Amino acid sequence: MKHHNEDKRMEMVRVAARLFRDHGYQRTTVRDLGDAIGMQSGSLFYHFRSKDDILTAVMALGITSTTEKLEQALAQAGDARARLAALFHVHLNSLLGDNQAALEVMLYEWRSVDEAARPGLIVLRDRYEALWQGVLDEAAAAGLVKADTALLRRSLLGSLHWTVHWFRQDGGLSVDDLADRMLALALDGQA
Amino acid sequence: MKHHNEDKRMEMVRVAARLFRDHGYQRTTVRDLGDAIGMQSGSLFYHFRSKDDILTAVMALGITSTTEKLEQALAQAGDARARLAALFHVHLNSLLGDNQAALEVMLYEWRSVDEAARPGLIVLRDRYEALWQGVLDEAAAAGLVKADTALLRRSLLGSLHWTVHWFRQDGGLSVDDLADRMLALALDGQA
DNA sequence: GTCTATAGGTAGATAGAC
DNA sequence: GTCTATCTACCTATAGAC
Repeated sequence: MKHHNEDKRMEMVRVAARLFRDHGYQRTTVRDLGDAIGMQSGSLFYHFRSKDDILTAVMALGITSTTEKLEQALAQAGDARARLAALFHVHLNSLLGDNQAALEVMLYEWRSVDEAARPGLIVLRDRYEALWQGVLDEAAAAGLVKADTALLRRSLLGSLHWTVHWFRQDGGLSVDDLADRMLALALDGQA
Repeated sequence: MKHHNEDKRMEMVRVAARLFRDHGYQRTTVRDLGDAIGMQSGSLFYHFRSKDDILTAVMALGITSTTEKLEQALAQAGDARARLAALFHVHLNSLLGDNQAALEVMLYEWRSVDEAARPGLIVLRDRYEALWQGVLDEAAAAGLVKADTALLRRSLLGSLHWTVHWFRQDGGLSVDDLADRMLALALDGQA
């Protein structure tokens, strides 16, 4: 049983995610991580082989937790329109919701990832995007969106990712409101 | 007359843009910059006060040159449809075209910019986005796109920015072809 | 498991010769 | 203007005590 260790490790990853998101991977030192976690920098290396290893763990957490949430939401959604809406709501809540820094790190610190760790993360990302592709194909068949779904997937994900650069929680618009309005923009020729 | 100095400085900025785009600002050392430009790292500091100063110059170049190209294209475009198309073509060519690294740096290294330099860059960015907003409002009035143009502007810019993460020149699709297909996705309810 | 202490390396920036 | 040489600071990671 390494249950206790796993919990601690997960907590460390969550703290690291927030620091990496707020200050960037390179600018965040192992001393910063130690301070935020509550231990000396040297002690980190009992739990992780390297700083790079922590970044990989942050990214894996971000993409897998978002994928799991999307799978759950899709299992409950009824028609193609509801499944389409789920894509927007889950993605934006993972990206902009409280304590959801891990997905943002996945999107914007890719260049810092060790080459050896990339293939594994790409598999996780492709699984998430495959969920998107399936729902978009259903929506196109139902006439909700245009038929060029492969490019539409990339366009929509780009639109959603970019929200981290301009959306502010205190602006009077909730994350779910934003999701609805961005969904409305994506619907083709509907009121 | 400091004409000669300006040319040299511009050339250094262009080289720096490519390195910052390819390896990131933090990972690019002043020694890397010196090697690529053809001088010793210490000599850089005759032309720029700091490494941060070089980053600011790269970003200013990226956004101003794109704004100028867009102004020229809009001056020649006839109707609302042509002006809308110009937004996509100019932006993607600045982002993905040969030797156009500066705009990408502007988009993805914002966190590394010195606080004191941000206001000036924000002015430049706002001027560019104001051009976008005007054209989108015209297009909405003509029934080409949906009426929520402020959110549409942010969504479309996000879609276009994201192309740097997946588009490859050698994939058989040209930058202008991509611009046309992304424009088609943005048109509301048209064939 | 976490601490202290530090090794070993590299970063941005400066000084003065030419 | 560019060079050589170097200063000072900081980084990741390790070693060994507890």
